[in-house]
Amino acid sequence: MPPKNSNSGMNIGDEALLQLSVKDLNKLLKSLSPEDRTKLKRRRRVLKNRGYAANCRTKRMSQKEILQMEKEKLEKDVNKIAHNNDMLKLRLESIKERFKDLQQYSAILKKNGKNE
Amino acid sequence: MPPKNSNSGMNIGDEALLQLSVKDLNKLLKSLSPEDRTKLKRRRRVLKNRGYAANCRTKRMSQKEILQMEKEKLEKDVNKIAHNNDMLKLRLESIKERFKDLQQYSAILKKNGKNE
DNA sequence: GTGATAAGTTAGCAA
DNA sequence: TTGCTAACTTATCAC
Repeated sequence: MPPKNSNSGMNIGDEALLQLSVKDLNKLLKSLSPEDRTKLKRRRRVLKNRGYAANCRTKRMSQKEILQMEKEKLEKDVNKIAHNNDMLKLRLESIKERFKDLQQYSAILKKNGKNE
Repeated sequence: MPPKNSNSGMNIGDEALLQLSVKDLNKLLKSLSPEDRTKLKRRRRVLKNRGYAANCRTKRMSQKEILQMEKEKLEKDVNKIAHNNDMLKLRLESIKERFKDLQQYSAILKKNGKNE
């Protein structure tokens, strides 16, 4: 079993590799063989991509939730306004009724007034 | 370049492999070495999964579109009902006004009636 | 070269 | 076993 590689910077953990600043990364890369350099950069890119993908999923889910919430709010609004509408209709009918009665009443008053 | 494998059924196209009935698939599998058998089954599973994944994405997109359309419809409804509401309010105010006038008018009639 | 996203692969759940 | 979906990988695009 031959020594696989120099292992100077290849045994770094995912988390650490991910958090590494560009500056520190370059420092690390310089100490590696060209092959390991490529390998390490590739690994970092994959890790980054994993994060992006997770981010993308989260975003998709929250957007969907927002849509659902907006929809629910609108449904509530519709109900509220429709109810308001019904109330107005009732009041309108009621006052129409009273108006009609008052019309009849004043017609009688007017007629009586002529008999004087 | 040695002959890679018996190639009796391994050179089947993706589409064909995917469409194969279970019966025909089994028939085909029987003519293969255990190794190729496993390989072919695996390939079919992967192809199937590819389809499932596409299906899943399509479904997700259409669900989102449905949500958006429902939301738009609700927005239109809210506008329509709110407008209706405004109309009712105007009519209510108008009739209230007329009612008040009629009240005053009949009050005068009544008063005049007493002077007879 | 970094972040986002569509498409493909893998793992694992459920019927 | 089949279909679905979350997570991961890869390819590709925009900045």
